[in-house]
Amino acid sequence: MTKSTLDREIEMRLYEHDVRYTKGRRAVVGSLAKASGPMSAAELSEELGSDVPLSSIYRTLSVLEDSGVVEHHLGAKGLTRFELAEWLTGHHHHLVCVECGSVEDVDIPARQEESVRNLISEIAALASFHATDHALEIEGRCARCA
Amino acid sequence: MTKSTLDREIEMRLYEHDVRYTKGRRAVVGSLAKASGPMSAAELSEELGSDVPLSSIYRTLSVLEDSGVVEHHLGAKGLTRFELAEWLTGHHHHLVCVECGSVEDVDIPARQEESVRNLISEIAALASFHATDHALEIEGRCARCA
DNA sequence: TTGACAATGAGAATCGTTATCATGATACTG
DNA sequence: CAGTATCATGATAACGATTCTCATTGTCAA
Repeated sequence: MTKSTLDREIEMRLYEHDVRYTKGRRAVVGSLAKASGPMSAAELSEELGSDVPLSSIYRTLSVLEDSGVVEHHLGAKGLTRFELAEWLTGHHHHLVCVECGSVEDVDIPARQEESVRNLISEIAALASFHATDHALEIEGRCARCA
Repeated sequence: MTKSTLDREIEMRLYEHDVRYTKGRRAVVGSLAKASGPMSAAELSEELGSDVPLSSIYRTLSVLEDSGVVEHHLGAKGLTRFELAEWLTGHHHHLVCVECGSVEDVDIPARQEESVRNLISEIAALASFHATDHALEIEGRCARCA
């Protein structure tokens, strides 16, 4: 099985940060790459089974985040959900289901993203706030729970 | 000291929900009303001191939320932050400081809010998602931490 | 191989939050 | 206005997600 570009980019990034790309870390990255939205540590643990103990999952996620490979978001019920960083997957937003708590990535058209960006710089300027990023969470019911 | 409109609206709402508007609950509402952004239970506890024990703060917040008087958001470090519901304070968004973790409310011009709303209904339609609400969090550095 | 150091796994510790339960306050009822 | 049902409180225990600790294992470089 030939290594994906994604994998090679991550290898590179970790190498720069003097961090090894071990089996456990690859497993976690693999699960995150397959997912269609951010995953909690518990979800990762369920998927990885006994291959990677929970404590290692947490440590791995923290290491990967320090190296900029993953990012985290805070979801319902105090759960932290992780996903590959945007420089790997592209900028996107989230559809958060208030019913089942699932979170799905959603891309938004460049034109619209542009207008959000403009909006934000206007607001930030008004509040003398130095904006570096933004997150648009759309809450509602997903197709399943509709 | 004459009762504010806000207080009277809350009284009303709690009455409808068969919930008493006790001293402790008034204290919590008072702190939230003064704040310029959502507060965590710990922050409330610090402000209220020994007047309202932490466990009561949590219970109060939960009761107030059930009655629709407060809403909560999830912030950095797994902290839940509470603020008065939007029907009391108006719709607004948040400026989240990645440095100090503070969160400030920010209003956005009606025209812009309109465009965000439009954007969201477009996206939601595409994903067969039934959107009911949205949250735009602007991350960056606040004036203090700039 | 050996030494140095990164990474791991298992469990204990921590921290925010929630539940429990005995006690105190409030509001109906007669 | 005494009795009683119910709600609210405060102290503390319990809980669950996350982080820390530390002894052990794996990896790389000389």
